[in-house]
Amino acid sequence: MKFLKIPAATITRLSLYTRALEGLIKDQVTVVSSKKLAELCGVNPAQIRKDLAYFGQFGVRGVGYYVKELLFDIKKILGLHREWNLAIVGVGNLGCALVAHENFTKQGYRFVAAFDADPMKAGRKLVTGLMIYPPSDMQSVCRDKQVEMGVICTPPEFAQDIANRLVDAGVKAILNFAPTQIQAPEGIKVENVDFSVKLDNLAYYLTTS
Amino acid sequence: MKFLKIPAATITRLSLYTRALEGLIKDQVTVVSSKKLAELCGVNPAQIRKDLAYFGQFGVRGVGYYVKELLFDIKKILGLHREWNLAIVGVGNLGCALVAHENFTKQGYRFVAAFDADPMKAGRKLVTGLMIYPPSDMQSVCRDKQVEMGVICTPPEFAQDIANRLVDAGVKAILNFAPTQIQAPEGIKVENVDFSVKLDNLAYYLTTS
DNA sequence: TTATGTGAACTAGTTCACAGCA
DNA sequence: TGCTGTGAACTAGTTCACATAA
Repeated sequence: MKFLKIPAATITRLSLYTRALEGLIKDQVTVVSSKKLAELCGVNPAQIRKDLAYFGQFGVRGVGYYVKELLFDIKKILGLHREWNLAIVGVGNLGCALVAHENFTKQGYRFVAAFDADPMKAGRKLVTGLMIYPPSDMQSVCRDKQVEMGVICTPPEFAQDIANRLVDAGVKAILNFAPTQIQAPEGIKVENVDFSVKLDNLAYYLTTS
Repeated sequence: MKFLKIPAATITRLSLYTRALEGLIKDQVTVVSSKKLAELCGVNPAQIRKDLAYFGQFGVRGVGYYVKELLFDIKKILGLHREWNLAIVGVGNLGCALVAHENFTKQGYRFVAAFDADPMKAGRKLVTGLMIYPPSDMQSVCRDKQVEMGVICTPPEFAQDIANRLVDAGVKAILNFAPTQIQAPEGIKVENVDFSVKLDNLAYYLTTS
């Protein structure tokens, strides 16, 4: 079934399922039905079964899913059974907050490099001890530290240039916090974290309803 | 046409269009075709025309759209012709970064209140001068400052409780940065900004491709 | 009996293709 | 002629409903 095209939404939901499952483990729950898990995640039970069906059969009919096993399997699917090396570009307020954010490390994402165009910052270290390099060092540092994902926290006008540099440095996945659309060549995955868009959604909702 | 159910994705794209249009204004461009705008936003031209058609007719056949007018109209649709009062809950690294973030204020979003459960923080002021209150004051402060949107930046285990308090305080829209699914009653809009999910998407991409 | 796994039915969202108008 | 506005065709994604298996 792996050859089927898997909806992007399915991957996003798998990520949600891992959280719910981790919560269940904390509560000592060992078995869960798609119905129960669906409630926790706010989705349809059939949706969960469909999502999982893309990758195999993980449940026991008449019983449900073994929580620990399912969590392990989903993490494996998502590639969360290993650690990932990240680089942050732009260590302003937001960038620093992200590096310090425990949710990254807890999940196996490690910041191994930092970059900033500000000559006052480049050459210094973050509070975490992480060295800040100028963007001109991106290629060598990224290869050296084996950076696999780049996180862009620069002002929007520099985001595209930084993305290009990251791609040149061999980075294949980019998480973009700058409020702008980034163009990247085939084979490079860009995800946008765009809270101004989310706020605009809220504004629209409050305006119409 | 206003009575038609409008896809959530349409609203999100409208937000993207405003950015592109602001860029065009900066570049002194006065007229733009759906084709050109589509290129800038990375979408299909028909998509743009469809999106706009939900709200009326904004273009001139054979010509295109007048940039300034269209931007004004879209902002009006989204409710961005006015300011919005926000409260931040949880002023850790991320919360502070968000309050300081210029992109909010530039777009008409104003933080008018801050809350934190930490007794070391409550009673103090943020660097911006914003007073930090304990969560117990939420109801009175939110009504007093006319808070319309709440931004949750607490650890995930407190997010639901904070959401409940915000709702009790009359807040109808919530932007949730905590990596957990929040339940809210009918009539309350919750948007999630979930970068761990986005990272997991990248991990999946790098793992499979 | 219970809950998974899955084809079929349905729903939503996108793109096409062209009529209509400046 | 050129580009918008929009019904129709298409594509993707979700939910239903039930056969299947513990």
